[in-house]
Amino acid sequence: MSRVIVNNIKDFNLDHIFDCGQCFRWERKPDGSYTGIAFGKVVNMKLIAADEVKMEKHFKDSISSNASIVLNNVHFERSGKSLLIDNCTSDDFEAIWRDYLDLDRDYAAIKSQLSANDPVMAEAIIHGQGIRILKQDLWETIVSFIISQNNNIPRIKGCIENLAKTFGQPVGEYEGRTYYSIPGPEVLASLTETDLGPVKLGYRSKYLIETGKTICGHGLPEKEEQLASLCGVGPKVASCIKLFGMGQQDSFPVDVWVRRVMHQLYNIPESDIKAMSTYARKHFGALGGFAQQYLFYYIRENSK
DNA sequence: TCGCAGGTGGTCG
DNA sequence: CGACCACCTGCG
Repeated sequence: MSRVIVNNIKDFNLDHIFDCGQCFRWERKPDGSYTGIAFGKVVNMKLIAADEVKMEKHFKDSISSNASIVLNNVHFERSGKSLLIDNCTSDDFEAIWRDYLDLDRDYAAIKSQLSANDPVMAEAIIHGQGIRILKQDLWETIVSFIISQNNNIPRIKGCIENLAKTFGQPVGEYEGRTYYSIPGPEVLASLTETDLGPVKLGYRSKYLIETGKTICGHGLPEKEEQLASLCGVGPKVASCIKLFGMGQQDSFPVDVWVRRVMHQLYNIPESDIKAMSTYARKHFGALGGFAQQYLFYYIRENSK
């Protein structure tokens, strides 16, 4: 089983990344690592201090063997950490995970820009300093966020796993568990609401079937209008799809949590979604999506 | 029992 | 247009 070690990792925290509401298929392990699936690959990720890599003998051994690869062979820095990706080849890392984890983006610069002249945002950023916006598969993002509407996170996760297990394909195993892909649009288009009953999507079943059919006919959405025309995709879900699945990092999804936090921190009336979008466009601009994630994580953290 | 959870589509005025 | 309101499901 191969493994990749990526050195000099900064502005990166697995809890922040996987618990800021952008993805639903990663599970936290007791050791603080996360196992999950994306783009048809199952991996486990663990972040460790750089000097731990040096000190742990078995890592030394595995690094010197062919089973493991050290990338970005930068000198170990005290400031940076190392990311261990287990069940991953160097080819997979370059083809999938580097981009997925947004590793080539300078988050320090984003944070300092957002913090300037905004002490409230600076405070929020301290709490979610290791957030990264994952670049997820578009189709999966569409399915996930249609399911997410008027729903809670544990149940969203359950629905997605049910859907994958019932109608997806087995794509890999890790520690004895089989992982399944999200069924494609052609699969959903072929199903009836009765077929989807066991998945427990409720009234969202119809949305997924309709969206599957639309995408089979017109292909994946490339523009705002195509996205908005999908069944079950309103303004909020569309913003999430743009941000997490289409690389539009200026997108600023306003959900109940963002409404709460924008009211608390910027004193905007809690019902005025339009005012919040306008505020975000004006003050966060191209960094709207990052700002949204820091605010979201902050308010969620505060209300626990 | 009932409200709520990362909203949306449909139906009014 | 903008303001309601029903809606699957599971949990406290």
